[in-house]
Amino acid sequence: MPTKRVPRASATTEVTYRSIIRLFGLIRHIMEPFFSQFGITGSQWGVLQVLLRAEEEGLTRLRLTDLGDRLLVQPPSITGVIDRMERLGLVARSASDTDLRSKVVSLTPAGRELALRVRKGHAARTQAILAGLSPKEQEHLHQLLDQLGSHLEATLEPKDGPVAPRVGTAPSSARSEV
Amino acid sequence: MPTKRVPRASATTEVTYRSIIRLFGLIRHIMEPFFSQFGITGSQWGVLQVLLRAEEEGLTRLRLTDLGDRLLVQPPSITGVIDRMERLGLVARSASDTDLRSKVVSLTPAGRELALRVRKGHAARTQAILAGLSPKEQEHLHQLLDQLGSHLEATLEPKDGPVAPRVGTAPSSARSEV
DNA sequence: TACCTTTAGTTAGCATACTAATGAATCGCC
DNA sequence: GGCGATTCATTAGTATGCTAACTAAAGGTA
Repeated sequence: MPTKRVPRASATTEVTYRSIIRLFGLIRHIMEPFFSQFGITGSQWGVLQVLLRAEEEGLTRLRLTDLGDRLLVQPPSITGVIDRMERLGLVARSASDTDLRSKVVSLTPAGRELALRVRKGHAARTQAILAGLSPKEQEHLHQLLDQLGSHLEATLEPKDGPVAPRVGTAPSSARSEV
Repeated sequence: MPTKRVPRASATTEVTYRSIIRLFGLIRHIMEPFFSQFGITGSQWGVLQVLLRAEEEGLTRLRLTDLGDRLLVQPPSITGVIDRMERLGLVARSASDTDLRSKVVSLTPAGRELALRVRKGHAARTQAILAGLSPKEQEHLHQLLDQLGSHLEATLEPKDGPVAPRVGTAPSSARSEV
């Protein structure tokens, strides 16, 4: 009889999975040295990037929790990163005026200036990284990755009821760093 | 006037790049809990996996440095991971009999047993993760990622001379964990 | 043989990441 | 209005990862 389709584990799946992991490792090895040129780490860039974008949307201050949500990172991690960035003079932590429990973070002038400077070089780096693919291939890759990402988010949050509303501005997305 | 094609930075590149970072974050969020079911971490799985594969190629012991090369991790990191795994009874560290400087690591029976057990569940997990794509799409994704990976490796190691030999068994690849 | 350079592994110190537990403050529902 | 449940941030403790510096052992060459 002809071999059935649907084998025990599809060798393709295994190698595809490994290629994802491998690619990420390579990207990190390229980006970390870039960030250290500016005296920051990938995580700190993540914070700068989120705060800069928030400002451009009219939000000059974000709660620590919101920052964590946007970076897909737990509260204790945010506390530490912000501690160090405050020490570096890149961000300022202040009390919320509506909720005594929470604190808000905002860019200092120095932080904003650095964020803009890093952003420029960052764009050039991502260009260089993706230069291995043609624009058309990049688009196709993006489509496949997004499809996979949506699948995984669905897997991760089979949250409340059959129909999950989910209105927040931050689509639980991205780990902006790197 | 009509907006020019070829904008300053190709929006596609930016979103594609972000989709890579995001996907990796999602995968980590899915895999880490899986490993902790077995009482290990992703890095420890990386070590088990490399040692298991080495055994299957006839190598029952690897030097710490070789382990680091295969995992794309620096020596001090390996020292720490192996310390903890030794304490867990998963691997054994012993002296090399050809070089007094180096030490070799091998799986203990318990480590081998665990590695095999994790490997099974791991395959199932990767299947579930990639189930968001059809086999054909997976293949296409794999092709694109490999192409990008080769591009990055070329970027990272413009090593010696115009023509770099590079014969080693481990193609500088993968960060086997996760 | 003697000395200088390179290699293997470890230690020290820093930056992240996580979970669990704490203390404050706010919400929500009776 | 009030009290239990939830939320926000932090602390404590563990696991990685890295760079820099150090020890010990090999190698290579004068």
